[in-house]
Amino acid sequence: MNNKISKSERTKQFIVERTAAIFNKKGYAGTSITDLTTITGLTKGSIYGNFENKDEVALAAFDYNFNRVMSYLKGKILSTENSIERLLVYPEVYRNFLTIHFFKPGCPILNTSTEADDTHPKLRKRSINALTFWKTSIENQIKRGIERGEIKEDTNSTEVAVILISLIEGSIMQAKVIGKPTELKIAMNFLEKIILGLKT
Amino acid sequence: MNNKISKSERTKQFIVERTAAIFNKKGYAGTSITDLTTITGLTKGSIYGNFENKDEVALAAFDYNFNRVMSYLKGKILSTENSIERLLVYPEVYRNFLTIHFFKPGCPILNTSTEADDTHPKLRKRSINALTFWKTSIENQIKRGIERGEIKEDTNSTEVAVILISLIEGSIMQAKVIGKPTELKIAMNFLEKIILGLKT
DNA sequence: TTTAAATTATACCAATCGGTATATTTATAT
DNA sequence: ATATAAATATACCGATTGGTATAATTTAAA
Repeated sequence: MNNKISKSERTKQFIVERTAAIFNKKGYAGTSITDLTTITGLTKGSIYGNFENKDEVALAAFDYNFNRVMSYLKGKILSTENSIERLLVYPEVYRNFLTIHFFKPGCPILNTSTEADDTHPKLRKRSINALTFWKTSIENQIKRGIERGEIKEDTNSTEVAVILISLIEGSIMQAKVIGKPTELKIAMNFLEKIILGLKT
Repeated sequence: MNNKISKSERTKQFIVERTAAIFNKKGYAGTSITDLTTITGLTKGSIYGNFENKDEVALAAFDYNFNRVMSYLKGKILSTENSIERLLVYPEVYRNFLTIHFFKPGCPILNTSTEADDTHPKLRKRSINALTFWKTSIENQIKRGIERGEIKEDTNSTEVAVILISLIEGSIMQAKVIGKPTELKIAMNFLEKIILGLKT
């Protein structure tokens, strides 16, 4: 059968789903192959039969983690009426980001970027791509808002995107390490005000 | 002689100074004892003769790194006239933060926090203390500015501190991984505007 | 200058690291 | 049902991990 996905493809997917969380939590250097076999219940043979090496698993895990954030956001964004509401999804979602079970270990872009920027070129590349994708999609949301007349014409989309991402990632770092959501809430309240200030 | 520091204390200091950078660059898990012997030119015996274990070196290295950021900022802050100028030191310094040779591997609080929050309780504790110290000192700067009549009375010092830190750390993460200062400059320009808006 | 103490170097430890060759099991097409 | 291929388990590899016991050396006090 050609329409059915092969066993190996299913196992590959299974390995990624199971290991994604531990890579986000412990980082690349901090996660061992034994961690992967433990959490999947599989053996080394099975892991290495489906992935070339640790790198490949880590890269797939990062893609999975990033994808999961993006589709979570996308789901919330699709149910909105106008550009301002769409942008407001960010502070709304990230205000409680660390209470979402899957994201308790934090933002995968933040975690991977800070570890990989000086140590792991391949993971770094993925982080850059993820960041660029996210930033561009925010910029496009703003540009569309301007076209629709919902956002002020003189709004600098790049500037807003950078500030939005900075406030989110910077406050996640604080809330995460301290273990309380206070800083995240303060920053998201502020971001909300900024976004409302873009309204025509 | 009692007023002279012992050889071991000098060596301890030497080890910390030499290894601080590599810990900030590669992280705790990514740095090996061999890395430490290589960069110091000393042997394991010397390292373990002066420190109980890898943990102790890492903790001392973090303290050193954080201290270095703080004294760099302090030096710039002391040469200012009023509260607004003092706050403006932050965007001014961080705009070019990644060009300062010692901080090329990034902000030690950001790097250590994101790695240690879920993996290393002792380093996590240090990160929390560092972050709290920094935040409190910003809050105090603002409170003093209000007392002096240089900053608007209704300014929420905690809110400003959290936003300042978020913008700095969030944009460092972006600039660092991408390898260009663009995002850092955008965020620091914005932070500058926020601070100027606090003026009475 | 001798001696005791502090410091550093050498050589080693078991455990774990990422990775692989091969044997065994499981799935699939005929 | 059987042959073949795909997937997984087992057992191993050399290298490296953090750490230690002890020997050699350096430092500082008497």
